[in-house]
Amino acid sequence: MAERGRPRNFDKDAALARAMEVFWLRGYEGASMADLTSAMGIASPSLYAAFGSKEDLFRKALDYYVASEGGLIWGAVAETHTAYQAVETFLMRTARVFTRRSRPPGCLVVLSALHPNEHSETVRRELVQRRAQAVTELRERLRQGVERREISPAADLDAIAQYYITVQQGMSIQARDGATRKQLEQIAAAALAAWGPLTAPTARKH
Amino acid sequence: MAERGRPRNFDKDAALARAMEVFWLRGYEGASMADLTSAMGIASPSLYAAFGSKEDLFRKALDYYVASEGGLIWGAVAETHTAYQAVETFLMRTARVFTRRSRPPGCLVVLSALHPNEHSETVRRELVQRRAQAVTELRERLRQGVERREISPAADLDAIAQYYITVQQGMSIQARDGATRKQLEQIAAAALAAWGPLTAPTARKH
DNA sequence: CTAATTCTGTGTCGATCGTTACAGATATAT
DNA sequence: ATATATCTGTAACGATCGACACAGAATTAG
Repeated sequence: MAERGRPRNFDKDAALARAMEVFWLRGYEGASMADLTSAMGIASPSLYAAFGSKEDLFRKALDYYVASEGGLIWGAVAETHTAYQAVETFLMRTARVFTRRSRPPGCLVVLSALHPNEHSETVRRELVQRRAQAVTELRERLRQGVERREISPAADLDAIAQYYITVQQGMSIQARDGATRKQLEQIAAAALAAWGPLTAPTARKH
Repeated sequence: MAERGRPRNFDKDAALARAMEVFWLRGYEGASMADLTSAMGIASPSLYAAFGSKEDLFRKALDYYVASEGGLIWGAVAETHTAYQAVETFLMRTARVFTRRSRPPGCLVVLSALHPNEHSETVRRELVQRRAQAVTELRERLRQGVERREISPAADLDAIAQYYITVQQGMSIQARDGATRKQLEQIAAAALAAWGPLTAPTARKH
């Protein structure tokens, strides 16, 4: 049973996916309505009728991104059997996902709105929260590693989780600067070299 | 002997320092001429007469930033005696410089223009080059460490340098998200935990 | 003094920003 | 068929963008 009135002339999900790519490439402020409507193949009144406003559209594109692109990383992390494999998978998947051809390099959540601005402050705060949530999720995964005796109970899980998230955020910028997949994998491998010292019973100093 | 014509009514260097802070906080695109003239205490024709254009002003602010703020980090790095101390100083100074009160958090070079854009493409490319140069400088410092037998000749200096620069870039985002100095220091310490495995004669796997 | 030069402040340029008024088109409900 | 509802495209809104024309003010050169 269809809705009343003239039916929509475009695929809403497909248009949202296009919008996500524009925000991903250009950032929240950098993506103009002209960019968005052009990529989505619709006129601005259709966009406003379907998605509300630019900010509402970004929020929906963000959810779409977290579900699809984020799932490529965190879905694989969820299938690992040890805490080390979880972090290794997290970083190595990141290296792959950040360097796919015909996708913007780096992460939408990290890059979209880094500067405080009157017009994007609520969006920026949402992204800050999303980034903080990534630390929380990774720390929870590490906590399971402590339970399973893979990580020393003396390890500072907050610091370890924040460290690996920081590396991933740096990888977003490296990807934006044109780093190859191999280079990102080398960065990931270097970051993983800290795992032993960070999780061993007695933290060794240099 | 003074110049001909009406003398300038403001301190050019002080105005440049103000402009630098605005670009630092808001980014290149995010800093409007109204923001800049307001912070610099001058009208836009004075700005154009003294600095050329917004892009020229940014370029001068960038040089100013690299010399002053960048010097706080690299100056201290230059005074270290071992490669490890150099990297340690690099990251620990970063933690301090990125979290000073009444200064924008994070790094201007990293954050100012991450998204490709018609109006900021040349600026963006300049920043990409500056970031690449940081890798080169750090790698050169590591090369000295190899000469002095502090680092194994088998170590991958490109990967190590790019890794530590990546960590610093991630710290820019963490700082923007409100990370404390202590948190950044913990991230730096975690990154330094990889030093042993990365530079030892036989790279150990987990 | 006059002429030449350079800076300052007001005001405004065309372009673009996000957003929406409006009329016509296309569907369902009765 | 008529009424109602929703979407589409054109066209335009006020606000802001970076940049500058212009006239007056302030200095030096001769």
